[in-house]
Amino acid sequence: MTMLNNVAVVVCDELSAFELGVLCEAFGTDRAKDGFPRYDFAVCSPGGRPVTTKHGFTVQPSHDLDRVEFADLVAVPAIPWAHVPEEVLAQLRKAHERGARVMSVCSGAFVLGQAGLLDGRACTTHWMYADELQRMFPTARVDPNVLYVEDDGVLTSAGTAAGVDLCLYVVRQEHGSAIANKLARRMVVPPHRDGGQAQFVQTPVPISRSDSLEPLLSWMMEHLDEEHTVEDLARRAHMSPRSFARHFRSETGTTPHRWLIGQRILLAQQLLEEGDEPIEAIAARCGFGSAATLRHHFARWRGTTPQAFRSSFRGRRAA
DNA sequence: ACCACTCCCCGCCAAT
DNA sequence: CCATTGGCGGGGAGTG
Repeated sequence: MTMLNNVAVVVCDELSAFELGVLCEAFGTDRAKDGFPRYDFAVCSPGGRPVTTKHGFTVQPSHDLDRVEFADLVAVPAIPWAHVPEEVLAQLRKAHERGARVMSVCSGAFVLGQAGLLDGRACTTHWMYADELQRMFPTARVDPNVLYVEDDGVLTSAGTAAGVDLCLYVVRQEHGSAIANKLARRMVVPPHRDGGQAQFVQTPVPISRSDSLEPLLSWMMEHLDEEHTVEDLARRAHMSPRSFARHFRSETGTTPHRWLIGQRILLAQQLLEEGDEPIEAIAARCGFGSAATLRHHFARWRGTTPQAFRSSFRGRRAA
């Protein structure tokens, strides 16, 4: 995998500004003086012509579609898919064929579908459109229950805000947890949302409410190395275990134990990237009872072993 | 790769 | 009547 440094966003008429904005914020803002990577970033349209938005103003892109050929990452925000020009679809196909990654936000998945990039692949979109996406592209494996998913260089994400999560996922892969967490902090979004998490959450971007579980979640993050039972956690939240489980799911989209494991894996990943501690020690610091348990979950959640992850991350940095 | 043991999770239902 | 709570049981996942 080559280091990400060139990003192209493809836009057409009736564009949604927020989805474009998410991509601009993540990849098109120069934060180099604060230690962030800088990308060669371009918004492209057919012929470089202005495109309309759904909000009554127009956008003047900086480039035409030829620019897409230089990108390592090609992103498609939400645009109506009915009349996307064939030349756009062709560029997306070419990009994927030469090994660039192709991502979409929200209904942008339909554009990838029309380009044939979803055939046989796991993908997602906003839950409102999931059925329609599945009908239009029968061989796609649409999962309406995740925030984002990557399959063979094709990345799709659910409604608007999940696009932020997908961008952070890409940054985490490319530059590591430290940068990704810092970017999340800068954008004031939670760094801790895994792709497999449910779309149906009460507060996608958790607002601090007095009865929110957020203080408990923060506390758990600070104490990942300790053991936690749901009975324990429920007591801490002043609830019965049953009610706690229900509130936990409605706020986070997952269950207490799965959330814990997800956070532990995230921490383990960061420690593997940054230090040279033995796996055994990392397992202990993350709250896994043994290195074997860490390996077990790492395989399930990341698809590799901790060792392999560490060396591939090192290799990518050196390159 | 397996096994035994524990704990989690979720549908169900009655109580509030 | 509806919404929320919380206890129960069993299938299943995590753990060592």
